[in-house]
Amino acid sequence: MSPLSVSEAVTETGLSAHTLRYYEKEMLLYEVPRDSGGRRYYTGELIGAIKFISALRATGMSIHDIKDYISLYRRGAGTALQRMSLLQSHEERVQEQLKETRASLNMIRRKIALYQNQLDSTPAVNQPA
Amino acid sequence: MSPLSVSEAVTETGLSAHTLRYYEKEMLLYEVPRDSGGRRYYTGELIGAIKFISALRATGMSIHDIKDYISLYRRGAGTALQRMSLLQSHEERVQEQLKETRASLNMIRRKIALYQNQLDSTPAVNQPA
DNA sequence: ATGCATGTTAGAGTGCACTCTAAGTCAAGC
DNA sequence: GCTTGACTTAGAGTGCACTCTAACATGCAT
Repeated sequence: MSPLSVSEAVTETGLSAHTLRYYEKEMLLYEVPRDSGGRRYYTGELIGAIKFISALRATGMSIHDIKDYISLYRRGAGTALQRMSLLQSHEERVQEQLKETRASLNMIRRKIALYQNQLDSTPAVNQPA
Repeated sequence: MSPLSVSEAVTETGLSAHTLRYYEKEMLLYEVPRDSGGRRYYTGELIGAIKFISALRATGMSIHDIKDYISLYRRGAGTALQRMSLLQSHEERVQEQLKETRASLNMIRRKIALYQNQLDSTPAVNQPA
């Protein structure tokens, strides 16, 4: 994959240019290269990192915690075990969160079912006899 | 269930007293009764409403949208169909969101698996020969 | 009767994750 | 050569959902 311009990266990742710059400023992305005009471009590696960061965000990891994970990365291969265990803890939290969401969803579905019963037994006003 | 004091309602619902007051101010709860000293108490019906509201919040519905749903409630039985369809739209959004979360979780799991392979093939430093 | 936990109020403050603004630069197309 | 549109910067602003503050009141245990 050839490097992507900002607008291509926006399309590819689903994030806004604003958000990409914000992530860079917050040290989630580093060494984003620039062209001769000083404009950013995103290598395949960076795009992969952005997508992974998006997955962490989509599962509720805070920017702060992602920053911690990324700075372990920067400190080199010796931190692999720590990074893995960060991800494992996060994975457990996400599973827990999925469980809660499913329970709440069931409650909502029960409510919908109540409405359906109620509407079945209450014919519409002005229904022809 | 006899009516609950604020602190009992806190225990029962998992929300803070602050949040209960905030919900009341925002019209998510209405006609919360008071004792002779002017203190709130929560009937079984109210507790049920709070738990349902928590389920909506836990699945990402905004306070604003919950407010809309509740005000339909206040307008009486004629709004049942509208309330049901609000819940149905929300249910679809939650399902979509669950799908995305699961996809992100898979990405994270693949990353964890990469770490596991890497650590298997890279013996610890200073391991006895 | 005193101390303290728990309650009350209106309104200000917090933290998060963006999101936008203003003022400017630059390369490509007409 | 001039317009257009995408880009740049630092920093301010936004929206959400709480969360806390300050100042005060009340009821129960010692």
